[in-house]
Amino acid sequence: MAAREIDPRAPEPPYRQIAADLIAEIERGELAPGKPLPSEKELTERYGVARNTARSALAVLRERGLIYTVSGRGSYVAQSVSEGESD
Amino acid sequence: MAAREIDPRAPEPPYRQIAADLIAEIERGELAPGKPLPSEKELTERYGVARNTARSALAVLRERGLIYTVSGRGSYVAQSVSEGESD
DNA sequence: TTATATTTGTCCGTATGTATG
DNA sequence: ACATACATACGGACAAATATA
Repeated sequence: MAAREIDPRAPEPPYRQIAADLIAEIERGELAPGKPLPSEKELTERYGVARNTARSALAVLRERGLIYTVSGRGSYVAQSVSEGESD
Repeated sequence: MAAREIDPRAPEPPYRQIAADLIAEIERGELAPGKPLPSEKELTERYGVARNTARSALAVLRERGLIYTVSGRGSYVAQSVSEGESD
């Protein structure tokens, strides 16, 4: 289990760091529209955080319309919204 | 079956109380090596907890090598390899 | 083979309590 | 008080594996 670079002491809270990381993956096309994101459980393992923290990160993407979540199924990359969703 | 004594407000969380109870059963020989443990459904009824809580208890035993689980079948007492540590 | 029931596996939604800065 | 994070718990839903009819 290779944990990603998350610094709990950085000014940016972990859930935002994770969100930024996932957004970068989407923008690089590593996560294409319609494709599933890692499950909450996988995110907790990948980043070494609690489930609530992983969920908070997903909430950021959801609020930006970058992903949608299906109960019991997972989260998926939204069908190409508009380009230029920089921070 | 009669529900076991689980106190949701004790310092020890329910899943650990259940794990301790099952471990005691194994150590008393009431659950012999190779014998099936109660199903998750039965554990929820016996202890009055949610399925996830019963699963968390089983996970404790699995991590200690006391049991093994077969998908679609159930969990079984491991063939005594080494004695588990006391808590 | 097909169908059904049981059991475990994997998800997400939500809530509470504790702790820290 | 508030935001953040972790641990724990309950619930619902569906998939996958297994066993049996």
